[in-house]
Amino acid sequence: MSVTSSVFKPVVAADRVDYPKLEGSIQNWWDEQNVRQQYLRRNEHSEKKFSFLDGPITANNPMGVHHAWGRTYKDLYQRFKTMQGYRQRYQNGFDCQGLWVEVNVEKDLKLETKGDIEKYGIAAFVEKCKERVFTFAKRQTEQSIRLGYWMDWGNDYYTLSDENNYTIWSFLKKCQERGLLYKGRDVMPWCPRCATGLSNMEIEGEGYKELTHLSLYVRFPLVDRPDEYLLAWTTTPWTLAANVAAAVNPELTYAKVEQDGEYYYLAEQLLSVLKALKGHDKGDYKVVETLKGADMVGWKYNGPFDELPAEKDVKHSVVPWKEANASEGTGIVHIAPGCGREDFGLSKELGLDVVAPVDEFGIYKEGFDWLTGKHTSEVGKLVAENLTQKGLLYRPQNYKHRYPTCWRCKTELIFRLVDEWFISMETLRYEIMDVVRQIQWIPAFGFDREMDWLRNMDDWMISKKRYWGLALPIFDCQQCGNFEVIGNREELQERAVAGWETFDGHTPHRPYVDEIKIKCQQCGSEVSRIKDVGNPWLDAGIVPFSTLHYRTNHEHWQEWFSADFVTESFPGQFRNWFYSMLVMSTVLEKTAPFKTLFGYATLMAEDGSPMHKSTGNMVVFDDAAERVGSDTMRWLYANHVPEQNLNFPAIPSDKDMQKSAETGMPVRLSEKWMLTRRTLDKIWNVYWFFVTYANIDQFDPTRHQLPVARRSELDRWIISELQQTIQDVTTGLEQYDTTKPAEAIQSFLEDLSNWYLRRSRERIWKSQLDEDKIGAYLTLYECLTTMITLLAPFLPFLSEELYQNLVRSIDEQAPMSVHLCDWPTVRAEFIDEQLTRETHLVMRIVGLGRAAREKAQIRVRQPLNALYVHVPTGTEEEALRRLSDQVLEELNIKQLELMSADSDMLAYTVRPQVKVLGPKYGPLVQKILAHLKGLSAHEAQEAATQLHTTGTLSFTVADKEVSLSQDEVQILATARPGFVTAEERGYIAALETTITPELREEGMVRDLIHFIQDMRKKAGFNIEDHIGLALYTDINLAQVLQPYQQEIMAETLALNLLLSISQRDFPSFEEVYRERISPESPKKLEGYTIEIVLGKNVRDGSQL
RNA sequence: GGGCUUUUAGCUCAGGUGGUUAGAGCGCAGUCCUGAUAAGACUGAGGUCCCUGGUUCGAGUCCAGGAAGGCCCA
Repeated sequence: MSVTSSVFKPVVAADRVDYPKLEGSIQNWWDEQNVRQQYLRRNEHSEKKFSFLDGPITANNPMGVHHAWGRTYKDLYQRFKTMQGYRQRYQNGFDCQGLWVEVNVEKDLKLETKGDIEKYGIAAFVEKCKERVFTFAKRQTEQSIRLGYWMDWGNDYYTLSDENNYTIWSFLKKCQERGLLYKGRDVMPWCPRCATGLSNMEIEGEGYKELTHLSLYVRFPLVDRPDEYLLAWTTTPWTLAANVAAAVNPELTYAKVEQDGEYYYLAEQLLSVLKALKGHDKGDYKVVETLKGADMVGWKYNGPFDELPAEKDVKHSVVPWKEANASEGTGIVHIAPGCGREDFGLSKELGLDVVAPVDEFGIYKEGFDWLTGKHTSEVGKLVAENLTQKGLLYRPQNYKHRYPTCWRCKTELIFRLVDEWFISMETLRYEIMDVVRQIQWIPAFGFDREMDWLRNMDDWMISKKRYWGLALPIFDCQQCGNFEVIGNREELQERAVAGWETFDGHTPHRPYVDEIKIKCQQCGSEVSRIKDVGNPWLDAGIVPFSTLHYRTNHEHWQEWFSADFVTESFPGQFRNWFYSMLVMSTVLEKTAPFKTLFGYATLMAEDGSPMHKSTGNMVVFDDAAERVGSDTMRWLYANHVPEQNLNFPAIPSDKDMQKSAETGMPVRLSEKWMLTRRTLDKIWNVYWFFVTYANIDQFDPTRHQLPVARRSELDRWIISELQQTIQDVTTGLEQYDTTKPAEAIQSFLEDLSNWYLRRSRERIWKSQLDEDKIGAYLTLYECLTTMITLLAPFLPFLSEELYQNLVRSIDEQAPMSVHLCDWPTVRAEFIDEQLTRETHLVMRIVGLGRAAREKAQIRVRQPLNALYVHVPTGTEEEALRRLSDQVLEELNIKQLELMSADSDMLAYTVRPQVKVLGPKYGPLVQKILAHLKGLSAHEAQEAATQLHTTGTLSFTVADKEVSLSQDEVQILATARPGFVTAEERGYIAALETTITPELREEGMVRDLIHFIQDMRKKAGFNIEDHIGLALYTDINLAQVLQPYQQEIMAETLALNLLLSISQRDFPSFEEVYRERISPESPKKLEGYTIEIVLGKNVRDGSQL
């Protein structure tokens, strides 16, 4: 028989599926059919809505696999909500402005400094920045589509848009109105290459590098104390030229030591430094006296660079500072308020002089004599030499420490006194905290992280002295010191007294916006915009407003604000996107910009190390998609606990890909990837099984119906499990958890393929299409189609492939894509808990039976006569009596006997129920436990009998009469030694191992059938092909096989069977395959020899 | 120095409200089953639940202190 026409498209075996290729063809089909567009419109008239707000992806490079992680969540939840009928916006966002884009454009144009940029022309430079952003936005869109990310592509928001920028202006205006905005003079971390300050959001984490610097121990000669010196230590020699004070901790004990006739002061605890630095040129030292830091305060000393004009008027003295400590250095801290954060703070507190030595490029200004014109990074040694000449250097020493670098260009930062613009957090932080409390944080510790950040957050520095970014709408009057903030384009036009014509027609970016001049409202002078651009987190933080047209369409904004859901990688975002959104939303509306925040951790390389381009362990997204497949990648993400870092397994190498191309086989994945891929393969296997057999039977599910109530117990069980799975997946996703749903699906798949399908084989294998077989097909079909609907948000490609073949190919009325289907609902009436319990009981007993066979070393193909089973409860006994067939069939055993409580195969132990006994008996519990544990096997048996007959177990312990009820102590049956048994918590299976001659023959026949099946496959027959069969053997085996001929033929689809003891008998078919089984061959049939011949084109259908 | 987080089998991780026999997957060793075959089942080896102290009849679980790693902030 051959299949003339298929109901379903025939399916290749799971090991031949090329998933990435399959994904490509499905993508093409989606594109041709405009499926995504239909998906986007599906719920446009729905009452329910789900407001997702996309955190903008930086459009500066191709996206990586770490973006794919986040985008998998974004896509998955939006798809889920779509299937549930929620109206959505599906808007993707691109982050466009900021230094990171500038840095790349500079590289492309080979520009080194800000001077180069200005020579190149700001207008042209800004244009290049825009170009770069659009280029990568396009690229990222293509990549996202490859991931199966369905957004309203083309309707994206860009943070460079006028709307975005002007909405930030209105925010800043509001800040000014509330008095939150100010110009601050402070020492900031500063990148001398980028010539801009960095906000403290920018220098943490990756910014720090382990670096070695020249550190100096310097002698500060004390005034009026001849030959006495303060010993100070610094890791930044260039700052010595700006020294104004030396700080000591007033609480700390300092020592005055004598060495080579000179006296030094330093912290007592750090005297070891002197030893460590001794060297040949220094003599021994001895402590002359000790004193408190407080005693030294006020002492005058001569600064190390008093000869410089800039230091001329500075009076150096010892000042008190709580932060000075004895953890390193000398306990005496060199203070240069123009070059250090804390130093500057101290100077404000104590009214110290401030010397700011370098310009924006880190070059010494006028007034520093020989240092003027030199760069901070080149003067370390020169300073050391100069100090040596002046006799002020005690010792130089190389010092390794963590030092901040520019997070974009890796240049070492310096600290520099600058004018920058800030938003004050003094009172705002508490308002934001109130807003943070309104938000659901997943994981919950996100709340604590954000609160911690808010508690510690300094004022937000929003200005940056660069070119490409938000033009800060601040007009700072140089005449009278008044500053004004412009809130929108119209206001700008109104206030402009010059430059509007030049600006008009351009986006609000540099340089055109710089042309505008306004009139100072206070003094009437003409005022220019400050040249600074904005911190890029302003750009991202405003999107809950700008993307919803807060300024221009308030109603629309109200409809979608606040977002139901946002998700990003949390390390970092607490101080970046989450933070900036919170600040802006608190200022503008005093309310939370999103209701639920879902954060996930960091993606690492396979070995747990950070993924970096430079270390070569970077996985390129496109490679991952093409070598492993998007669905597999998505499944990896969905299965991962989000709050833990994810180690991304290595993908197949170029070599692997080449090999795959040569052999034509799908590329082999690593063991780690297979952990993930196996689920897809299992789904495919079940799918293959269904399609293959349904085609053989010409089974079209639309043409058959059978109420669930009329189906078999097995069918009803798996349908019940399916309902439970729908329930678990739905609940999990509603709580923004993918791991439990993924687990639920996997566990259902195990039940379906390992138990349901195994148990259904016989039903489907039999020839006639009766009600039982129809029930099996329908059940399997329903399980498959429901499961792929549940999987659609997780595995959009695979689920579509299966849907098209399983559903659309036979039902034109069905939605054209699985992604246009409704989310499955639970049919509570199909949940049968008793049946679930009973099926699990059967599985458990079968497991024990297999274990017993293992112990007896009797393979399952060898039939056995009896299995003796004990279960703990009467209900289970009753169930097992009903379900014994399933157990026996699985285990290949003839009969199942229940062992009663008094069976001589059983022994007993007593098991106290501590949870009940504990509260009742208190301290006595441990004694009772000891007593019961000490019972001999015989005593335990008696105790069991006593409890069975009287209902209580009484004994004396610690002079107290104890009487335990059946609730308090459980009797557990165990197997008595001497039988081949397996047991588990009161469940016991014992095997009758006698193999009678009849059983032995049956076993041999089963072996033989198995061998023939194997040969069919080797000979290349299809599953449904009929064959001719000839068996040549000796008289003994022939006699054994004689009665089983019908069975052999039926099982192997043989049309005829020649069983002969003479090779001279020829079969009436064309021989295809021949194999000899003998004691010498790898396959064995006890001691017999038999030659098996398989053939086709059977001439005579009648048997011998 | 402060906040958050982690520490359980060789590896990756589960282990509501405390209950005496701490689990899973992978890996390893062995066996079985198989016309789902890169699959599946079973068995086995493998544990000081990071350490110390406390609360309790009873602590992987609660409390305190400490150690180590990660993230964040000073």
